[in-house]
Amino acid sequence: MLLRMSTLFLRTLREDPADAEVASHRLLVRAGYIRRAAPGIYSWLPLGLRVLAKVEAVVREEMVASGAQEVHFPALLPREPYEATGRWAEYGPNLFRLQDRKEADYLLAPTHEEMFTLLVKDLYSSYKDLPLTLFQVQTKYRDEARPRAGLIRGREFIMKDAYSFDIDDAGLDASYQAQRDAYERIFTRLGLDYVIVAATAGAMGGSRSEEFLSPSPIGEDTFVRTAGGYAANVEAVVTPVPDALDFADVPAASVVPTPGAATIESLVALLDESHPRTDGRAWSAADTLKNVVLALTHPGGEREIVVVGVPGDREIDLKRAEASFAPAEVEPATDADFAKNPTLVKGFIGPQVLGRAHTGDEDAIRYLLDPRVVTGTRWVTGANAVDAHVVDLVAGRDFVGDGTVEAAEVRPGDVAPDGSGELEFARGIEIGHIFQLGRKYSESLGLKVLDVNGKQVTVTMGSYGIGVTRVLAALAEANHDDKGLAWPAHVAPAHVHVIATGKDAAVFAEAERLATELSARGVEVLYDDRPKVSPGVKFADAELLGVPLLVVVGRGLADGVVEVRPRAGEAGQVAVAEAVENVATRVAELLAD
RNA sequence: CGGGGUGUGGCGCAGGUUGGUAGCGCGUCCGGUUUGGGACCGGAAGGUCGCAGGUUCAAAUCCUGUCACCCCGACCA
Repeated sequence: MLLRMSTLFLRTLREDPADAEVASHRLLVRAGYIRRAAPGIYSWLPLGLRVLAKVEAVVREEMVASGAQEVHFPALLPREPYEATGRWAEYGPNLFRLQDRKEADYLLAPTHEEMFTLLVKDLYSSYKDLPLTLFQVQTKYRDEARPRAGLIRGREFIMKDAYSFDIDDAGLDASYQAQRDAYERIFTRLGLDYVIVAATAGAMGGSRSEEFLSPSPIGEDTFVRTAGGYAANVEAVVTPVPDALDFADVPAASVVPTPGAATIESLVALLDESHPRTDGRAWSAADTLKNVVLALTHPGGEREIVVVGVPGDREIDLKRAEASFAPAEVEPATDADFAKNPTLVKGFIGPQVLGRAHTGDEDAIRYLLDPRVVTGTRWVTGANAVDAHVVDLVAGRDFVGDGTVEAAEVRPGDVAPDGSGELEFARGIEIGHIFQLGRKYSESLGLKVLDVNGKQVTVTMGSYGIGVTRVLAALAEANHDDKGLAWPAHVAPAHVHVIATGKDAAVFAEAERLATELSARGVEVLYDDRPKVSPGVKFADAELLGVPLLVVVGRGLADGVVEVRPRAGEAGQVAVAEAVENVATRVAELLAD
């Protein structure tokens, strides 16, 4: 392959586009790979399209190698299947909806669970047909509230989505593992660092779920990991449960006046003055039990008030709470909520009057506890009356919750649930997400097959996504410097960038020969044959475009040498006669990694 | 949806308070000189100043409304 810059449809930008912040967005636009067409929607130019095709090719090859078969669904879909699974309503404003001339409802698919499920239902009806894994590479549409960072979060993007169909849990486990293995091979081949983290299933439903994150400071996902190998999305971090404590010596709970102490800080300060601890140490926020009122909105629209008890030194992490209460949406309770629930004395809420288990009242407000609040722990907490708190309130003696909930913030230094050490925080770009859907879609869409006994069984499914365009952006994030892009050889738009400098006809003739011969040997060549373009411009463009190997034909030609220079590395001189062989070998080495 | 910001040739920006011929850099086109790190000289094309209304002899500039886009947050397989 030989691309000539003199005719290539390309215009590089000398300055950063004003609307681009992150490196991948800035550089992909500046280098003429993509152009913005609408907010969160991009057009692909020749060089960008070549990179995209290479990323897709790696994904396809490994999917096929894993045993998956490629299909292709429309991006434009009718409403009915999404009605059947409830997602026409559930997906909300993120779904692009439209109507045809007969005013029938359509949507631009954000994902294709329904279509895959229905297709298999159409054609298969026996356990003998399973297991089966299908995939597609398709454009997806989500009307994101705020598209950002170029390709990282677009409203139109390309996704590889795959679905596995199995007769039982063991089969699902095997299919899941096969896809997980394929993902590892894909990201390894692409030369993209990744971390596999435990994840929450979120709106998709299902049980086991893991995300593949490309570590990057501009990533939207926060994850934690330990030196011992634990890794999880913060939303999915499980709090280790401490052992229960003996409370035989703890005095009975007593109410103390705490005028004006409606916040944890003021409470701690006041107690040190009016009610100092007997063990000599000062009160701390961690001694208090903070009861936070949350409003859940269930999928049916029903609003429920719940109270979550967490150690007073921790905030509620709404994202973690949302993950725990999924599919309900979570928000802090409003003043109106408090007005409707006079039991809740804002600033002085205590567990004595809360919870169905504790009060025996089936209509009571649910009270859920942080996992750290185990039997025997003693707390300072609200006395359910203005300006009063209660001390020595013991969990399991004086109150019980209606269960535990992961809603408290996770902090650096917290201990991992598997005992592998303290948690460190990092950010990452979500490039892949795999999960065991189970029977959510097969049930609602009636995907059943006959088992060996001739009985109907509901198929169990897995779902496996890779954000192809986002992977490309993550690659750009991970492979650039202040001068431009620096692609790994496997995805670069070309293997070699040949530039001719100067005006000497002999230089152009030699560069032309090199480009042609390399191309004939299967090397992908981008050849800067533009006449009357100064060397500085050509070098700058080469660095911006990011082809891994640069071959410069210029002043060295008089001495019988050309310069071979890796995008990031030292230049070396190579004799003209050996240049083709030398470069072809180096390209082969780069591709062999 | 909340907060902040910006809309002026293809791109990046100035001008605006103090209303009076629409400007700069880059890019593009023509001619010439250059050619190893974003060259130079001369000439040229290209703009409803986001949109609508208002004030005025006169509006990019002042007033009112509106739309779009960007950033932070909320939201988000």
